[in-house]
Amino acid sequence: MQRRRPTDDLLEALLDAAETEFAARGFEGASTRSIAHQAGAHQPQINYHFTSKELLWQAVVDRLFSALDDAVDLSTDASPSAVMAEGLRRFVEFSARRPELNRIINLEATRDSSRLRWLVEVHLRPRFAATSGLWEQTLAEGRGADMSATEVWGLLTAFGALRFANAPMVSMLEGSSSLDPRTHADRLLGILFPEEATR
Amino acid sequence: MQRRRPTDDLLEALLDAAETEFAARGFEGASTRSIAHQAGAHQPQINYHFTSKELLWQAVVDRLFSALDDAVDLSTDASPSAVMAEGLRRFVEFSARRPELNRIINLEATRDSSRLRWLVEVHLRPRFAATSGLWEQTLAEGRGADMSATEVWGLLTAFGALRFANAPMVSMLEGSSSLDPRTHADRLLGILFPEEATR
DNA sequence: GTCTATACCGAGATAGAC
DNA sequence: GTCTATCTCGGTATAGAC
Repeated sequence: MQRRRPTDDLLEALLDAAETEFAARGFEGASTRSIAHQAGAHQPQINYHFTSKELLWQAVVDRLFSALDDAVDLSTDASPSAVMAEGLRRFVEFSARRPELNRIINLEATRDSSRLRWLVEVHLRPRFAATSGLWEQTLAEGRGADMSATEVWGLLTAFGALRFANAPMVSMLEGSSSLDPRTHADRLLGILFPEEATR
Repeated sequence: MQRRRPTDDLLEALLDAAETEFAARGFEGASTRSIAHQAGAHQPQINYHFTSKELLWQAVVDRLFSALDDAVDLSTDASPSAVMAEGLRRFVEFSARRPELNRIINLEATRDSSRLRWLVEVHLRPRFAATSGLWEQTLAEGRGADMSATEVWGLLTAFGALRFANAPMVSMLEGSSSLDPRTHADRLLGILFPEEATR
């Protein structure tokens, strides 16, 4: 006799499956049928619980960013440059552990759409602003490379995360040499804080 | 009375439209109907001329890489480091001018598939090998930053190209500040060749 | 809340007249 | 080579019994 699974568990299972599928195949490529099947549910339950495929996608993205915040946020009174450095390190580690976030972002980023607009306005813009502010403070502190906040953001999302987002391609190309996230973060910090060239 | 369009023109028009669509929506998201329509043709002509959607996609990728080679290849007897630097510069400029190539690569890179395998074996592996060899020579020459060829490749594809591949997102986030490719290439060269820190 | 059945649509591919 | 008509399949969403 099978116990009825609590609703919250089903929602989590659907979100887990959707996260994987959206990250692997993109919004259009993913199928709600196969997401439901992977979660041990039936396809109409997705519409029942999330109303539409698009809202399911938003729920997945919300959950990913909230996991990112948990992983990165640090309440400390350290100096801006120290907060920046530690935040970068955690971002790289999160991107390696949970590549789905950057996959989904990159999959949407190539074309204007309502989904992309939502992603930028709700999630990216505030984080971009916070990161920029922190970098400005770092510069004011007299540390960090001679780069604008925009360039730092670009380096962070490109160099820091792309390798893990594109892991299937990278491992096909390089063999399973699987770069250690810590080493990768060190490399990024070496570029952003060249003065501390020790290591 | 409408003259019949030469076959080659139709093939080019179909490839143009397919390039845009595949780069914007990914393989699964793109529709052969809309590609044909954009090229002023009918959907069955795609199957007639290219046999299948997958082979159309391959033809698009072949054409893009061949444009890249035209843009980057330099037969010169300059030193490896000079060839490397100039090649990087041209790669960045090509990526800005023709973002479709890196879009298509990134869209496929997040999941193992027969398309990704074909892309890696036919196009990426030889270019990765050539770039690595050139970087090794650069290092032997006593120039270049202390990075492995793999790291250089990663920096190149990530920092050099992603910004342009993700242009719709970037301009949404930063306004139409549209970074100049030359400046961007300078920044990349500054990281790879730190000794020449003049500029 | 769950599950079956199904409506409805758009996809890629193919047949066959021209 | 082109174009219309159509086959078949898989997609999302919905209706309605349980």
